[in-house]
Parts: sequence; C-alpha cells; structure tokens
Amino acid sequence: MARRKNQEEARGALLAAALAAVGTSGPDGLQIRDVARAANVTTGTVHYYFDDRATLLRAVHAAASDRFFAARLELATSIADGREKIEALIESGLPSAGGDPLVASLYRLAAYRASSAEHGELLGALHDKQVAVYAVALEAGVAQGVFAPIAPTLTIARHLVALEDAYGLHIVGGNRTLTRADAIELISAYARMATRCADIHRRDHEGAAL
Amino acid sequence: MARRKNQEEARGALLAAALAAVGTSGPDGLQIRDVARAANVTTGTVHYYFDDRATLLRAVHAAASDRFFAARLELATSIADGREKIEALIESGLPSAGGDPLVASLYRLAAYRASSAEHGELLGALHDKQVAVYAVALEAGVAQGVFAPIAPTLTIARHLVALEDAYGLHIVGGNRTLTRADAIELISAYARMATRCADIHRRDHEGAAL
Amino acid sequence: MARRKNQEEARGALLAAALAAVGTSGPDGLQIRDVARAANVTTGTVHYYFDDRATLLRAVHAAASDRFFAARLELATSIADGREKIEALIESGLPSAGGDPLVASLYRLAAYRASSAEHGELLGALHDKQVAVYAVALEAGVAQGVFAPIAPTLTIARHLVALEDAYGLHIVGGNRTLTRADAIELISAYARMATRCADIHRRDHEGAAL
Amino acid sequence: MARRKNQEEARGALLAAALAAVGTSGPDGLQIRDVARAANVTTGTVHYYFDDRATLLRAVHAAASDRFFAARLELATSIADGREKIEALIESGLPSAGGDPLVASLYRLAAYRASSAEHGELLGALHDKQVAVYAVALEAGVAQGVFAPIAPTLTIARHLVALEDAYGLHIVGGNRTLTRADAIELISAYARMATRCADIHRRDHEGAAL
DNA sequence: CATGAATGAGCTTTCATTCAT
DNA sequence: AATGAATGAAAGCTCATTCAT
Repeated sequence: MARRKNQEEARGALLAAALAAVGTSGPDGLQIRDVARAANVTTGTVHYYFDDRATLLRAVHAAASDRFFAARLELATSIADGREKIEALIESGLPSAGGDPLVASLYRLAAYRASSAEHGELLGALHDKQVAVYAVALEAGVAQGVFAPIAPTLTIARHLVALEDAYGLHIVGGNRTLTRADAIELISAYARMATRCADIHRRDHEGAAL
Repeated sequence: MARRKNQEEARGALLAAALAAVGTSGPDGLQIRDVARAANVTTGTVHYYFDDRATLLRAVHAAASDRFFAARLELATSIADGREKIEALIESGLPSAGGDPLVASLYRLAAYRASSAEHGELLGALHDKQVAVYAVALEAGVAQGVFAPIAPTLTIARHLVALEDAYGLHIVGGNRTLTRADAIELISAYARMATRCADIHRRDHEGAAL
Repeated sequence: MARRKNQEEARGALLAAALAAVGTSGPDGLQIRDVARAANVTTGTVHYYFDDRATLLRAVHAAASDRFFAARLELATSIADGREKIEALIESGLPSAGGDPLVASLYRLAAYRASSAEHGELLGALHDKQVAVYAVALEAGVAQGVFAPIAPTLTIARHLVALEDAYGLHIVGGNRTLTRADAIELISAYARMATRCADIHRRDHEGAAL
Repeated sequence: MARRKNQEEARGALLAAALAAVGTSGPDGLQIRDVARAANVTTGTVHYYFDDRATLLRAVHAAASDRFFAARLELATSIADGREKIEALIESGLPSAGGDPLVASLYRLAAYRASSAEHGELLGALHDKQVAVYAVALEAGVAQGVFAPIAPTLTIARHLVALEDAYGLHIVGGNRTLTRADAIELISAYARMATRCADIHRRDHEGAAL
C-alpha cells in the first residue's frame, strides 16, 4: 500500500514535470532529460513509468485535459446564476500571464492535433466539452430570464470557446498588446452582445473601455 | 545580372520549400534536409543562402506574413461593397482543408510566439494588420449604410480575427467535426449579428441553420 | 525441505524459460526481462537465482548439454542393433523444424564458443561425447557383423557428428531448401557409404533418391 | 572522379572494419562505435554511408559472401586437375586459425539466418554456390577418370560443404581439440572415400594419422 | 524468499553545421 | 555559386543490475 502510493506519487511528479515542460517549451520541446532533471530522477526512471516520449506526451495531454475540464465543470456547477457562470468560465478559461502550467500546456498542445490521431481525439473531446459547459451556462441564464440570445445558444457557445481559444493563445504566446484583462473584456463584450445581457462583467469593470 | 536573378530564384525556391515544410510539419518539424531535397539541392546549398535554421525560419515567417497580408489587402481593396469585403476576408483567412501551404504555415507558426521575440513581433504585426483590414471593411459598410454595428468596429474587427484564428486552427489541425464551411458560417453568423446586416453570406447559404 | 524443493522448482522454471529464449533468439538475444516474464516473476527474482546474465547463460548451456547428451545416450543404450542405434542417433540429433527448444538452443550456443572459455569447454565436451556415442554405435554394428567400415570408426563418427552439426544448423536457421527429411537422408547416405551397410534408413525410405 | 574514388574508399574502409568486427564479435556484437573507431571516423560518418546498423550488417554479409565465393571460384577455375581442385577448395574453405576476417565473419553470420529473411537469402545463395563449385570439381575428376564416386556427385558435394561448414565452425570457435590440419585431413578422408581416389591430399600428408 | 522501483552506462540514431574543393 | 563528405553534440531508448523492503 505504501509502496503503491509511492509509485503513484512518483508517476504524478513525473507527469507534473512533463506538463510544466510542455507548457514552457511546447510538445516538441518536451525532453525526457528535462523531465527527469525536474523530478530529480534519471531518464531511466522516466522510461520506467512511460514507455517512450510519445506515451508521456499522451499522458500529459490526457491529464491536462481532464484536470482542466474537471476544474471548470466544478466551477460552473458551483454557481447558480447564469451571468456569474459565464463570467467564471471566461476567467478560468484564460491563462494567467505567468505560470499556470496546466492551461499553458493545453494551449501548446492545441497546435498539435495534426501530428497524431490520438492528440486530435483528445483535443476534439475537450473542445466539445467546453462548448457544452458554456451552452449549459447560457441555457441557465435563459431559464433565469437574464439572457435573451440573438442566435442559437450552441452557436454562441461555440463562439465563446473560439474567442477564448484565440485570445488565450495570444496570452500564452506573450503577445504584449493583448493582456488578460483585454481578453476578458473582449469576450465579455461578445457575451453581452450575444445574450443582450448588459451586465456581464460590468459590475466591477464599469469603466473598462476597449 | 542574370546571375543575380538566378540567385534570387534559388533563394525563392528554397523559401517556398521551407514554407511548405512548415505548413506540413510545423516550425519544429522544419528540417534543412527536407528543404534541400524538395528544392533539389544539398544541405550545403541551403546553408549557403540561409546561415542557419533559425534564419531560415525567420525568413519563412516574414515571407508568409507578407504574402498573406498582401493578398488579403489586395482582395479587400479590390472590392467596393462592405459586405463583400467581409465575406472575401472571411473566406481568404481560413485555410482550405488540403494544401494551401501559405495559410497552413502561418497557423503553425502562431504557436511559436513564445520561443523568440522576433517571431512574436512578426505575429503581433500581422495580427494588428489583420484587425486593421477588417476594421476598414466594417467602416466601409457603415459608410455605405449597410452595417449598423452594435459595438465599436475595432472590437468587432478583433473578434472577427480571433474567430478566424480559432477556427482556422481547427481546420489546419484536421478537426473532423468542424469543416471549413462550418467555420465560414459561424464567423458569418457573428458578423451578421455584430453588424445587424442580415445578408452576409446569406445569398447562397439561404437555409443554413447552425 | 518443502521450501528447498520449491526453490529448485523455481530455478528450474527459470532455466527452462531461459533455454527457450536462447533457442528462439540466440545467446545474444537472451534477456533477463524475457526470462522473468516467461516464468511469471520479476527481473529481481531472476537475479536472485542467477547472479548475472553470464551466469544464467552458462547454466543454460550446461543444462542443455547435459540433458541433450543424456537423452541421446539413453536412446543409444536402449537399442541393441547397431543400425538402429545409428538411425536413432541421426534422428534425435537433428532439430525438428518447429520448436524443440533444447536442440535449438544448443545450435544457437554453438556459435558462441569464441566468446568465452567456459562455453568453449562445454561445447568441446559435448562434441567429444557425441563422437563417442556414435563411435560406440559403429563398433556395435561392426561387432554384429552388419558394418564394414571403410575408414577408422572414429573418423566416421566425427564425420557423422559434423554432418549432423552442419545440417542441423541449416534447419534451425530456417533454410527452406533443406528439410529435416533431406538432412536425415543425406547423413544416412553417408553412413551407408562409410559402413558399407546398405539398409540404414532404407527400410522405409526405399525409393528416396537424392 | 577523385572525389568519387575517395568516397568509395571510405565506404570500403568502413566495410572492411565492419567485416573484421563481425568476424571478431559476431553479428550481434557489431557496433557502429567500434567500426567508426577502427576506421578513424565518427559514428556520424558510418551513418552517412550506411543508414543504420541493419543496413551495415547486410552490406557486410553481401560483401563477405561475394568476395569469398569469387575467390574460391577463381581458385577452382584456375586449376585443371580435379584432385587439385578439390584440395584447393578444401583448404580455401577452412579459416586459418588466427585472423582471416573474411571467412571468420561468414561463419559468424551463418548462425544468423533466423534473424532476417535477407540474411537467410544470402546464406542460402552462398551455400548453393559452394555446392555447385564442389560439384563441378567432382565432375571434372570423373571426366578425367580419377574419381569413381560411390554416390551422386551432388550428394558428395553437399557433404563436402557440410563438413567444411561444421569443421570451420570449430576452428573459428577456437576449438583447441580440432586444428585446421585435422579438419583438412578429415574432409580429405571423406573425399577419398567418396571418390575412391586415394591420393587426395596424400602426396604431402603421407603419414597423417587421425 | 522475492520484489520491483530506480539506476546509469551504453548504444543507435538524428541533424544542423562546417569546410575544402 | 554550390557541393557533399564528415562531423559531433544531443537526444531517446534499452537493459542488466542493485537494493531497500
């Protein structure tokens, strides 16, 4: 039991190190050597837990997807108000400027679909789930009478995810002309327009101009 | 003179081969060997024209940005009608499923911002220009009385570019649940909503529901 | 006592697995990991019984030699008639096309003499014993008046062993132009010629021409 | 031209080094590193000429087969007398105790048939050619009236090759109880018996007892 | 008695890069 | 202006081996 736990811990540490590496250097920059060094083990140990680089990369991708989505889902379900759900989703979907290896690694992985069917599946599945969680939030707002969507909620949900993706990529990439705050305001502006709900992110952002 | 021209041609061929390679395999997948083979020269020749791999990659990025933007600008300026401008921009900004190395390479390069300041500059500059050309098209439509924007045109222009980026990434990545036609319709739907102009891409797509 | 027995059993299972592995992949292909897997234990266990790879390989060699020779000796002594002895020896010395890890492993090991003195000893000893058992069979035939050797029986015995070795190697190697039946006939043809005894392997192979 | 020659020379030097390595350590012991060191180049250079280890090994095998057979064929055709042909073949087919990397590598390779179809082909082809050249020599002796074979010449030829193989393996393996001279005498003894020609290797080995 | 997590040396292979020609 | 032979650093991966439990 103790041993089992140690083993799981070791695997987890490796995974965390690999995730950080992907966030920093991208999937192509993932090096067994770096992961090993970061986890204070040898490359042999990395191979003991993950057969090869591709396996490790898949594991990173799967873990990142799962954790990311679980966190957002929990967030969305813990909030009742539709507007607040949307606000929370927008904020949690954008990477913070520095760090946040989880989100950063996912954005890096996003460009990786073409390389392998498996990564494509993972990416597609995550995307669909993101759309779904946004759609649920929109429906909640509609039911609560605060949203009056000017297009099908599915379309709006897709757009929200797309904007989130696009602006997130800019942030992760270090685009200095677009801050996280800008991105939040841009996406919120779209949400307000699409739901005809004027106060999404307007209670505390009153004066934010674009 | 003739020699000079030959030299330029050779450089151009190398650049084209490199651009195709980046479109196919991504910036990290760019290999001198592949470029040389595709251009029917040896690796030595590639190094004769481009000092090292990084130089070549920068040249590819710059060339792709320039050509891409020049083509879109020409397109936009050659069309008078604001609605048609927008339509043309949306279509020309999305990669076609197969081929189109120019657009594909740019999407691949987009994930590359973090790696180097130079790539970041290039990306940022291109992005700003894209936003500008969309903004011009929107203003044209406003002036022509066909658009009644529900938000600042700059915000709408940013959103259009963001959506284009996000959906383009899906297409380049081979996401099989989102076709080019879907992307065009999604972005057009946003444009209609934001400009309150019902007939953007609606003359031939009459019944398309999303 | 029971424990002792279990231990011996475990060691034997390991040895059997290693022998099969050598037969399949050759001595250089012997991997601790494979042996462990085949015996349903871990690599640690293999090392518990055999200090290192070289030790295991020596044990395999010794066991294979011993078992092989013991079997042939028993066969030869259980038969009275000189001709039948020879026939039985020829048949039992050639590997069967598929399987028979014991003989296969010995042929694989044969190429291994140069690597180590110990393997050389083992090989030499086995060879001498093989020659001896053939010589005894020949002498028996002479005593029974059925063989009239045209050369010293030791020379003939050596040739028989050599032919057996050479053709066995072909069979183990999967030479598709030489079957086990061909090899038996070729060696028997030599035996008939050398002993001037026409009916070695001729009672059931009557018409076989070569 | 000069360059071409240099390149061929380099390739040849590498091949020679690889052949020696195979002769010494066997096919499984062939290491790119060793070959590079022996040829005073880096491992990169070895890979420049031979894509990978397997390619190099195939090249070694092919070269060894060709050279070996060419040498024997030339020898056999340069001699008119059937008896002398046979004698020359026997002597040239057996490795000399020390060195002779060509023959040694072939014996090492012989155990390698199972590993790959290509090696099997090579081995089979060489074997068939060896049998053929012996058969031709036997026929020559028959035509010259010096051989009176007691079995089909093809059978005898096969036996001669088999004996050569088997004894050669002993010599290469360093079996100290069987010298090259012993092997020559043993094979000659068989040849005398099979051809009823008493003076094969008997003019200078008069008293050799076994 | 046996495990299996962890090691690390050693190998092949890849690839941008150099330089004499 | 271009070549291509040769390099060598750096990477992934394999595997026998060790040792605390």
